Amino acid sequence: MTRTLFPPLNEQLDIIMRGVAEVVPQDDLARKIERSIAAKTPLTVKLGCDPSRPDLHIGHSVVLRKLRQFQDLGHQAVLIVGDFTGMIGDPSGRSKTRPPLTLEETRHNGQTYFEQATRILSTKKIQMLYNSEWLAKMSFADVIQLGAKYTVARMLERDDFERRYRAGEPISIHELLYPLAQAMDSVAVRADVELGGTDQKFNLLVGRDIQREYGADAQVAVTMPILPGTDGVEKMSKSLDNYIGISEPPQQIYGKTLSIPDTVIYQYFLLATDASAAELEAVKRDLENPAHNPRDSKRRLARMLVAMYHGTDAAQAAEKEFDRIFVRKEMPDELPEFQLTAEGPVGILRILTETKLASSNSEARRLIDQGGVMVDGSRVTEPTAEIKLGSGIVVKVGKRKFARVRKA
RNA sequence: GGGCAGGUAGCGAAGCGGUCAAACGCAACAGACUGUAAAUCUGUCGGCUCCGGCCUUCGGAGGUUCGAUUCCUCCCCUGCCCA
Repeated sequence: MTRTLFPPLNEQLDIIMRGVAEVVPQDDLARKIERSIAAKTPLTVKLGCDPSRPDLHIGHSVVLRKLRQFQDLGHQAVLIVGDFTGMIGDPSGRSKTRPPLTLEETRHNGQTYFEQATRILSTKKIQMLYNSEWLAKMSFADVIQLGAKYTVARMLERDDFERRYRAGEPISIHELLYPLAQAMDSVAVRADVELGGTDQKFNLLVGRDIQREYGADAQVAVTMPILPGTDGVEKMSKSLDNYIGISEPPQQIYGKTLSIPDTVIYQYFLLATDASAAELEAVKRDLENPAHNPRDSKRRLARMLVAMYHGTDAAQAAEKEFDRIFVRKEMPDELPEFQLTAEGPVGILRILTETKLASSNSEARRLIDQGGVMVDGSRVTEPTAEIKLGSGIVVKVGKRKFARVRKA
Protein backbone atom coordinates (compact mmCIF):
# COMPACT_ATOMS: atom_id res chain seq x y z
CA MET A 1 0.00 0.00 0.00
CA THR A 2 1.39 3.34 -0.94
CA ARG A 3 0.59 6.35 1.10
CA THR A 4 -0.87 9.25 -0.70
CA LEU A 5 -0.60 11.50 2.29
CA PHE A 6 2.42 12.18 4.40
CA PRO A 7 1.97 11.75 8.12
CA PRO A 8 1.77 14.95 10.14
CA LEU A 9 4.91 16.75 11.15
CA ASN A 10 5.08 15.57 14.74
CA GLU A 11 4.58 12.00 13.79
CA GLN A 12 7.35 12.24 11.23
CA LEU A 13 9.70 13.94 13.63
CA ASP A 14 9.09 11.28 16.29
CA ILE A 15 10.17 8.58 13.95
CA ILE A 16 13.03 10.45 12.39
CA MET A 17 14.50 11.55 15.69
CA ARG A 18 14.61 8.08 17.19
CA GLY A 19 18.21 7.12 17.80
CA VAL A 20 19.76 9.99 15.87
CA ALA A 21 22.91 11.63 17.09
CA GLU A 22 22.35 15.02 15.63
CA VAL A 23 20.21 16.94 13.18
CA VAL A 24 21.80 20.09 11.85
CA PRO A 25 19.96 22.40 11.77
CA GLN A 26 16.88 20.99 13.40
CA ASP A 27 14.58 23.84 12.43
CA ASP A 28 15.36 23.27 8.80
CA LEU A 29 14.25 19.69 9.05
CA ALA A 30 10.87 20.69 10.43
CA ARG A 31 10.56 23.37 7.80
CA LYS A 32 11.39 21.02 4.98
CA ILE A 33 8.92 18.44 6.22
CA GLU A 34 6.19 21.02 6.49
CA ARG A 35 6.91 22.18 3.01
CA SER A 36 6.88 18.62 1.76
CA ILE A 37 3.52 17.96 3.36
CA ALA A 38 2.06 21.14 1.94
CA ALA A 39 3.39 20.49 -1.54
CA LYS A 40 2.71 16.75 -1.35
CA THR A 41 6.24 16.26 -2.53
CA PRO A 42 8.60 13.80 -0.92
CA LEU A 43 11.91 14.89 0.47
CA THR A 44 15.01 13.66 -1.27
CA VAL A 45 17.06 11.79 1.28
CA LYS A 46 20.57 11.02 0.23
CA LEU A 47 22.93 8.37 1.47
CA GLY A 48 26.37 7.81 0.05
CA CYS A 49 27.82 4.36 -0.04
CA ASP A 50 31.37 3.23 -0.40
CA PRO A 51 31.67 0.62 -3.13
CA SER A 52 35.10 -0.57 -2.07
CA ARG A 53 33.69 -2.63 0.74
CA PRO A 54 30.61 -4.31 -0.51
CA ASP A 55 29.90 -6.37 2.58
CA LEU A 56 27.33 -4.70 4.73
CA HIS A 57 27.21 -5.20 8.46
CA ILE A 58 24.99 -4.19 11.33
CA GLY A 59 26.97 -0.99 11.65
CA HIS A 60 25.92 0.09 8.16
CA SER A 61 22.41 -0.98 8.96
CA VAL A 62 22.01 1.84 11.46
CA VAL A 63 21.96 4.49 8.80
CA LEU A 64 20.20 2.31 6.25
CA ARG A 65 17.43 1.66 8.71
CA LYS A 66 17.05 5.37 9.22
CA LEU A 67 16.77 5.78 5.48
CA ARG A 68 14.12 3.08 5.47
CA GLN A 69 12.14 5.07 8.00
CA PHE A 70 12.21 8.06 5.68
CA GLN A 71 10.98 5.81 2.90
CA ASP A 72 8.16 4.53 5.06
CA LEU A 73 7.14 8.11 5.69
CA GLY A 74 6.82 8.53 1.96
CA HIS A 75 10.11 10.18 1.17
CA GLN A 76 12.46 9.44 -1.68
CA ALA A 77 15.69 7.60 -0.94
CA VAL A 78 18.69 8.22 -3.13
CA LEU A 79 21.62 5.90 -2.78
CA ILE A 80 24.78 7.25 -4.23
CA VAL A 81 27.44 4.78 -5.12
CA GLY A 82 30.79 6.48 -4.95
CA ASP A 83 32.14 4.77 -8.02
CA PHE A 84 34.05 7.83 -9.15
CA THR A 85 35.56 8.52 -5.79
CA GLY A 86 36.23 4.81 -5.50
CA MET A 87 38.21 4.91 -8.71
CA ILE A 88 40.53 7.53 -7.31
CA GLY A 89 41.27 5.43 -4.28
CA ASP A 90 40.44 5.45 -0.66
CA PRO A 91 40.94 8.67 1.29
CA SER A 92 41.42 7.35 4.78
CA GLY A 93 43.52 4.26 4.22
CA ARG A 94 46.94 5.59 3.54
CA SER A 95 49.21 2.88 4.82
CA LYS A 96 47.58 0.30 2.63
CA THR A 97 47.16 2.29 -0.55
CA ARG A 98 44.31 0.31 -1.87
CA PRO A 99 44.58 -0.36 -5.57
CA PRO A 100 42.08 1.94 -7.21
CA LEU A 101 39.03 0.10 -8.36
CA THR A 102 38.13 -0.09 -11.99
CA LEU A 103 34.83 1.25 -13.16
CA GLU A 104 33.69 -2.29 -13.70
CA GLU A 105 34.52 -3.31 -10.16
CA THR A 106 32.74 -0.37 -8.65
CA ARG A 107 29.69 -1.15 -10.74
CA HIS A 108 29.76 -4.68 -9.61
CA ASN A 109 30.21 -3.71 -5.99
CA GLY A 110 27.48 -1.15 -6.34
CA GLN A 111 25.15 -3.88 -7.49
CA THR A 112 26.13 -6.09 -4.57
CA TYR A 113 25.65 -3.19 -2.23
CA PHE A 114 22.21 -2.56 -3.60
CA GLU A 115 21.21 -6.18 -3.22
CA GLN A 116 22.26 -6.17 0.39
CA ALA A 117 20.91 -2.74 1.16
CA THR A 118 17.49 -3.69 -0.09
CA ARG A 119 17.29 -6.30 2.60
CA ILE A 120 16.78 -3.26 4.77
CA LEU A 121 15.46 -0.66 2.38
CA SER A 122 12.23 -0.73 0.51
CA THR A 123 12.64 -1.26 -3.20
CA LYS A 124 10.05 1.38 -3.80
CA LYS A 125 10.94 5.00 -3.38
CA ILE A 126 14.53 4.28 -4.05
CA GLN A 127 16.92 5.45 -6.64
CA MET A 128 20.51 4.42 -7.05
CA LEU A 129 22.97 6.64 -8.84
CA TYR A 130 26.65 6.42 -9.57
CA ASN A 131 28.49 9.62 -8.87
CA SER A 132 30.75 9.20 -11.88
CA GLU A 133 27.69 10.35 -13.78
CA TRP A 134 28.39 13.94 -12.84
CA LEU A 135 31.83 13.89 -11.27
CA ALA A 136 33.55 12.32 -14.25
CA LYS A 137 32.25 15.10 -16.42
CA MET A 138 33.82 17.87 -14.42
CA SER A 139 36.76 19.51 -16.14
CA PHE A 140 39.87 20.59 -14.33
CA ALA A 141 38.57 24.13 -14.54
CA ASP A 142 35.36 23.00 -12.85
CA VAL A 143 37.39 21.40 -10.11
CA ILE A 144 39.42 24.54 -9.57
CA GLN A 145 36.23 26.54 -9.36
CA LEU A 146 34.86 24.13 -6.84
CA GLY A 147 38.09 24.26 -4.87
CA ALA A 148 37.89 28.02 -4.74
CA LYS A 149 34.69 27.74 -2.75
CA TYR A 150 36.33 26.30 0.29
CA THR A 151 39.45 27.03 2.29
CA VAL A 152 42.24 24.84 3.56
CA ALA A 153 41.77 26.09 7.09
CA ARG A 154 38.14 25.04 7.08
CA MET A 155 39.00 21.72 5.56
CA LEU A 156 41.56 21.09 8.25
CA GLU A 157 38.87 21.61 10.83
CA ARG A 158 37.75 18.12 10.14
CA ASP A 159 38.71 16.00 13.14
CA ASP A 160 40.57 13.30 11.36
CA PHE A 161 42.46 15.69 9.10
CA GLU A 162 43.45 17.75 12.05
CA ARG A 163 44.49 14.73 14.02
CA ARG A 164 46.54 13.33 11.18
CA TYR A 165 48.09 16.68 10.44
CA ARG A 166 49.12 17.14 14.02
CA ALA A 167 50.40 13.60 14.27
CA GLY A 168 52.57 14.19 11.25
CA GLU A 169 50.74 11.67 9.14
CA PRO A 170 50.44 12.25 5.43
CA ILE A 171 47.34 13.80 3.92
CA SER A 172 47.12 13.79 0.16
CA ILE A 173 45.60 16.64 -1.77
CA HIS A 174 42.92 14.46 -3.25
CA GLU A 175 41.73 13.61 0.21
CA LEU A 176 40.95 17.25 0.74
CA LEU A 177 38.88 17.05 -2.41
CA TYR A 178 36.78 14.25 -1.07
CA PRO A 179 34.37 16.28 1.00
CA LEU A 180 33.94 18.58 -1.98
CA ALA A 181 33.24 15.70 -4.31
CA GLN A 182 30.70 14.34 -1.90
CA ALA A 183 29.17 17.79 -1.65
CA MET A 184 28.80 17.85 -5.41
CA ASP A 185 26.71 14.71 -5.09
CA SER A 186 24.31 16.64 -2.92
CA VAL A 187 24.22 19.42 -5.47
CA ALA A 188 23.60 16.93 -8.26
CA VAL A 189 20.69 15.16 -6.63
CA ARG A 190 19.30 18.23 -4.88
CA ALA A 191 19.37 16.50 -1.55
CA ASP A 192 17.03 17.78 1.15
CA VAL A 193 18.52 15.54 3.76
CA GLU A 194 21.77 13.67 3.85
CA LEU A 195 22.24 10.77 6.20
CA GLY A 196 25.49 9.54 7.63
CA GLY A 197 27.29 8.37 10.71
CA THR A 198 28.56 10.98 13.12
CA ASP A 199 31.96 10.52 11.47
CA GLN A 200 30.36 11.99 8.35
CA LYS A 201 29.17 15.14 10.04
CA PHE A 202 31.86 17.30 8.56
CA ASN A 203 31.25 16.05 5.04
CA LEU A 204 27.54 16.56 5.39
CA LEU A 205 28.06 20.12 6.52
CA VAL A 206 30.40 20.88 3.65
CA GLY A 207 27.55 19.68 1.46
CA ARG A 208 25.38 22.45 2.87
CA ASP A 209 27.92 25.13 2.09
CA ILE A 210 28.58 23.92 -1.40
CA GLN A 211 24.91 23.52 -2.20
CA ARG A 212 24.38 27.12 -1.25
CA GLU A 213 27.35 28.14 -3.37
CA TYR A 214 25.61 26.54 -6.30
CA GLY A 215 22.39 28.32 -5.54
CA ALA A 216 20.57 25.37 -4.05
CA ASP A 217 18.74 24.94 -0.79
CA ALA A 218 21.08 23.54 1.85
CA GLN A 219 20.48 19.99 2.96
CA VAL A 220 19.81 18.96 6.52
CA ALA A 221 22.50 16.79 8.00
CA VAL A 222 21.15 13.84 9.95
CA THR A 223 23.82 11.85 11.71
CA MET A 224 23.49 8.52 13.42
CA PRO A 225 25.65 7.29 16.28
CA ILE A 226 28.40 4.88 15.37
CA LEU A 227 27.56 1.39 16.47
CA PRO A 228 30.39 -0.20 18.45
CA GLY A 229 31.66 -3.50 17.12
CA THR A 230 31.44 -6.80 18.93
CA ASP A 231 34.42 -5.74 21.03
CA GLY A 232 32.23 -2.99 22.44
CA VAL A 233 34.89 -0.36 21.94
CA GLU A 234 35.93 0.29 18.36
CA LYS A 235 33.47 1.15 15.67
CA MET A 236 32.16 -1.85 13.86
CA SER A 237 34.24 -2.55 10.81
CA LYS A 238 35.35 -5.40 8.72
CA SER A 239 39.01 -4.58 8.97
CA LEU A 240 38.86 -4.76 12.75
CA ASP A 241 36.96 -8.01 12.46
CA ASN A 242 34.46 -6.93 15.06
CA TYR A 243 31.49 -6.93 12.76
CA ILE A 244 28.26 -8.81 12.32
CA GLY A 245 27.49 -9.04 8.62
CA ILE A 246 23.88 -8.84 7.55
CA SER A 247 24.48 -11.61 5.03
CA GLU A 248 26.08 -13.90 7.52
CA PRO A 249 24.38 -17.16 8.37
CA PRO A 250 21.97 -17.12 11.31
CA GLN A 251 24.35 -19.05 13.50
CA GLN A 252 27.07 -16.46 13.01
CA ILE A 253 24.82 -13.53 13.69
CA TYR A 254 23.45 -15.16 16.78
CA GLY A 255 26.80 -16.17 18.21
CA LYS A 256 28.55 -12.92 17.46
CA THR A 257 25.75 -11.00 19.08
CA LEU A 258 26.14 -13.00 22.26
CA SER A 259 29.77 -12.03 22.36
CA ILE A 260 29.19 -8.32 22.67
CA PRO A 261 29.92 -6.84 26.09
CA ASP A 262 26.97 -6.07 28.31
CA THR A 263 27.68 -2.35 28.14
CA VAL A 264 26.59 -2.03 24.54
CA ILE A 265 23.46 -4.17 24.62
CA TYR A 266 21.18 -1.19 24.86
CA GLN A 267 22.84 0.61 21.96
CA TYR A 268 22.35 -2.43 19.79
CA PHE A 269 18.67 -2.55 20.64
CA LEU A 270 18.31 1.14 19.97
CA LEU A 271 20.28 1.38 16.78
CA ALA A 272 20.09 -1.99 15.13
CA THR A 273 16.61 -3.31 15.90
CA ASP A 274 13.01 -2.25 15.58
CA ALA A 275 12.40 -2.41 19.29
CA SER A 276 9.61 -0.03 20.23
CA ALA A 277 10.03 2.77 22.71
CA ALA A 278 8.33 0.62 25.34
CA GLU A 279 10.60 -2.32 24.62
CA LEU A 280 13.62 -0.09 24.83
CA GLU A 281 12.47 1.11 28.22
CA ALA A 282 12.06 -2.46 29.37
CA VAL A 283 15.51 -3.38 28.16
CA LYS A 284 17.01 -0.45 29.98
CA ARG A 285 15.18 -1.34 33.18
CA ASP A 286 16.29 -4.94 32.98
CA LEU A 287 19.88 -4.00 32.46
CA GLU A 288 19.80 -1.73 35.48
CA ASN A 289 18.25 -4.41 37.64
CA PRO A 290 21.01 -6.40 39.37
CA ALA A 291 18.74 -9.41 39.68
CA HIS A 292 18.38 -9.59 35.93
CA ASN A 293 20.87 -11.64 33.98
CA PRO A 294 22.13 -9.50 31.08
CA ARG A 295 22.53 -12.68 29.10
CA ASP A 296 18.78 -12.88 28.74
CA SER A 297 18.64 -9.44 27.17
CA LYS A 298 21.46 -10.40 24.91
CA ARG A 299 19.79 -13.59 23.81
CA ARG A 300 16.71 -11.64 22.98
CA LEU A 301 18.77 -9.15 21.01
CA ALA A 302 20.47 -11.97 19.14
CA ARG A 303 17.11 -13.51 18.26
CA MET A 304 15.81 -10.17 17.03
CA LEU A 305 18.82 -9.59 14.84
CA VAL A 306 18.69 -13.03 13.29
CA ALA A 307 14.97 -12.65 12.76
CA MET A 308 15.46 -9.36 10.95
CA TYR A 309 17.70 -10.86 8.35
CA HIS A 310 16.62 -14.49 8.25
CA GLY A 311 13.16 -14.65 9.79
CA THR A 312 11.90 -15.83 13.15
CA ASP A 313 12.26 -19.52 12.38
CA ALA A 314 15.92 -19.10 11.69
CA ALA A 315 16.25 -17.14 14.91
CA GLN A 316 14.81 -19.97 16.94
CA ALA A 317 16.93 -22.51 15.16
CA ALA A 318 20.04 -20.45 15.70
CA GLU A 319 19.37 -20.21 19.40
CA LYS A 320 18.78 -23.91 19.69
CA GLU A 321 21.93 -24.62 17.76
CA PHE A 322 23.91 -22.26 19.94
CA ASP A 323 22.72 -23.95 23.10
CA ARG A 324 23.54 -27.28 21.67
CA ILE A 325 27.11 -26.44 20.73
CA PHE A 326 28.20 -24.03 23.40
CA VAL A 327 25.96 -24.65 26.35
CA ARG A 328 25.68 -28.43 26.03
CA LYS A 329 28.80 -28.77 23.93
CA GLU A 330 27.24 -31.09 21.41
CA MET A 331 27.68 -31.21 17.69
CA PRO A 332 26.19 -28.75 15.24
CA ASP A 333 23.44 -29.74 12.90
CA GLU A 334 25.27 -29.18 9.71
CA LEU A 335 28.95 -28.98 9.18
CA PRO A 336 31.18 -28.34 6.22
CA GLU A 337 32.19 -31.48 4.41
CA PHE A 338 35.50 -32.35 2.86
CA GLN A 339 36.60 -35.25 0.78
CA LEU A 340 40.11 -36.59 0.85
CA THR A 341 41.58 -39.05 -1.55
CA ALA A 342 43.40 -41.60 0.51
CA GLU A 343 44.27 -45.22 0.82
CA GLY A 344 44.10 -46.25 4.43
CA PRO A 345 44.56 -43.90 7.37
CA VAL A 346 45.42 -40.24 6.88
CA GLY A 347 47.80 -38.12 8.94
CA ILE A 348 46.02 -35.69 11.21
CA LEU A 349 48.17 -32.80 9.99
CA ARG A 350 47.03 -33.31 6.45
CA ILE A 351 43.43 -33.48 7.54
CA LEU A 352 43.71 -30.20 9.43
CA THR A 353 45.43 -28.30 6.65
CA GLU A 354 43.28 -29.63 3.84
CA THR A 355 40.11 -28.76 5.68
CA LYS A 356 41.57 -25.32 6.34
CA LEU A 357 41.07 -25.85 10.03
CA ALA A 358 44.75 -24.99 10.28
CA SER A 359 46.67 -22.76 7.93
CA SER A 360 49.95 -24.65 8.07
CA ASN A 361 51.41 -27.83 9.47
CA SER A 362 53.04 -25.81 12.20
CA GLU A 363 49.74 -24.37 13.24
CA ALA A 364 48.17 -27.80 13.15
CA ARG A 365 50.90 -29.13 15.42
CA ARG A 366 50.38 -26.24 17.78
CA LEU A 367 46.69 -26.86 17.95
CA ILE A 368 47.29 -30.50 18.77
CA ASP A 369 49.88 -29.59 21.42
CA GLN A 370 47.37 -27.27 22.98
CA GLY A 371 44.75 -29.93 23.10
CA GLY A 372 42.47 -28.13 20.69
CA VAL A 373 41.87 -30.93 18.23
CA MET A 374 39.18 -33.56 18.57
CA VAL A 375 38.33 -36.36 16.18
CA ASP A 376 34.95 -37.95 16.74
CA GLY A 377 34.88 -36.58 20.24
CA SER A 378 38.25 -37.76 21.43
CA ARG A 379 41.26 -35.55 21.79
CA VAL A 380 44.17 -36.00 19.44
CA THR A 381 47.42 -35.83 21.36
CA GLU A 382 50.02 -36.80 18.79
CA PRO A 383 50.78 -34.83 15.64
CA THR A 384 51.78 -38.09 14.02
CA ALA A 385 48.38 -39.64 14.58
CA GLU A 386 46.90 -41.47 11.62
CA ILE A 387 43.17 -41.32 11.34
CA LYS A 388 40.98 -43.93 9.69
CA LEU A 389 38.36 -42.12 7.70
CA GLY A 390 36.04 -45.07 7.58
CA SER A 391 32.59 -43.85 6.65
CA GLY A 392 33.47 -40.31 7.67
CA ILE A 393 34.83 -38.56 10.72
CA VAL A 394 34.09 -35.30 12.49
CA VAL A 395 37.03 -33.07 13.27
CA LYS A 396 36.69 -30.27 15.76
CA VAL A 397 39.19 -27.52 16.35
CA GLY A 398 38.72 -25.25 19.30
CA LYS A 399 35.20 -24.60 20.41
CA ARG A 400 33.51 -23.80 17.22
CA LYS A 401 35.27 -25.06 14.14
CA PHE A 402 34.03 -28.31 12.77
CA ALA A 403 34.43 -30.31 9.61
CA ARG A 404 33.22 -33.65 8.40
CA VAL A 405 35.79 -35.54 6.42
CA ARG A 406 35.05 -38.45 4.10
CA LYS A 407 37.01 -40.56 1.78
CA ALA A 408 36.66 -39.30 -1.78
C1' G B 1 66.28 22.52 -3.73
C1' G B 2 68.59 22.05 1.45
C1' G B 3 68.55 20.08 6.58
C1' C B 4 66.61 16.59 10.09
C1' A B 5 63.88 12.21 11.59
C1' G B 6 61.83 7.67 10.03
C1' G B 7 60.43 2.83 7.04
C1' U B 8 61.03 -3.96 11.78
C1' A B 9 56.16 -9.76 11.90
C1' G B 10 48.35 -8.47 11.13
C1' C B 11 48.87 -3.49 13.73
C1' G B 12 51.71 -0.37 17.26
C1' A B 13 56.65 -0.39 18.94
C1' A B 14 61.94 -2.07 20.89
C1' G B 15 66.56 -3.63 18.98
C1' C B 16 71.35 -0.61 16.36
C1' G B 17 77.73 -6.04 14.38
C1' G B 18 77.05 -12.23 16.65
C1' U B 19 73.41 -14.70 22.43
C1' C B 20 67.46 -12.12 16.80
C1' A B 21 62.52 -15.50 14.07
C1' A B 22 63.57 -10.59 16.55
C1' A B 23 61.66 -7.57 23.60
C1' C B 24 56.90 -5.40 24.83
C1' G B 25 51.63 -4.05 23.91
C1' C B 26 47.19 -4.91 20.93
C1' A B 27 44.76 -8.26 17.77
C1' A B 28 44.40 -13.48 16.74
C1' C B 29 44.40 -18.76 18.16
C1' A B 30 44.19 -22.86 21.99
C1' G B 31 43.26 -24.48 27.17
C1' A B 32 40.90 -23.63 32.06
C1' C B 33 36.89 -21.09 33.97
C1' U B 34 31.97 -18.85 32.92
C1' G B 35 25.51 -16.51 31.66
C1' U B 36 28.24 -15.93 26.39
C1' A B 37 32.18 -16.74 21.10
C1' A B 38 32.32 -11.56 27.53
C1' A B 39 35.87 -10.87 31.69
C1' U B 40 39.99 -13.33 34.01
C1' C B 41 44.10 -16.72 34.14
C1' U B 42 47.67 -20.00 31.32
C1' G B 43 49.94 -21.09 26.80
C1' U B 44 50.81 -20.25 21.54
C1' C B 45 51.44 -16.76 17.84
C1' G B 46 57.13 -16.89 10.03
C1' G B 47 57.71 -21.79 7.44
C1' C B 48 59.51 -26.92 7.65
C1' U B 49 60.84 -30.67 11.21
C1' C B 50 63.12 -37.48 12.21
C1' C B 51 61.79 -31.92 17.91
C1' G B 52 68.29 -32.41 17.67
C1' G B 53 67.59 -28.57 14.40
C1' C B 54 66.95 -26.61 9.36
C1' C B 55 65.12 -22.66 5.98
C1' U B 56 63.12 -17.61 4.53
C1' U B 57 62.41 -12.62 6.82
C1' C B 58 63.55 -6.52 9.57
C1' G B 59 61.47 -0.58 2.59
C1' G B 60 64.52 -2.17 -2.31
C1' A B 61 69.28 -3.25 -4.79
C1' G B 62 74.33 -3.71 -4.04
C1' G B 63 78.83 -3.58 -0.73
C1' U B 64 82.17 -4.09 3.85
C1' U B 65 82.76 -8.25 7.31
C1' C B 66 84.06 -14.99 9.44
C1' G B 67 79.12 -12.87 10.52
C1' A B 68 74.47 -7.36 9.26
C1' U B 69 67.90 -5.98 11.41
C1' U B 70 72.31 -3.44 13.19
C1' C B 71 78.08 -0.37 9.27
C1' C B 72 78.68 1.89 3.92
C1' U B 73 76.61 3.31 -1.15
C1' C B 74 72.64 4.15 -4.35
C1' C B 75 67.39 4.02 -4.97
C1' C B 76 62.06 4.12 -3.37
C1' C B 77 58.48 5.80 0.33
C1' U B 78 56.78 9.02 4.72
C1' G B 79 56.84 13.12 8.22
C1' C B 80 58.89 17.77 10.08
C1' C B 81 61.72 22.32 9.43
C1' C B 82 64.00 25.90 6.00
C1' A B 83 63.68 27.83 0.86
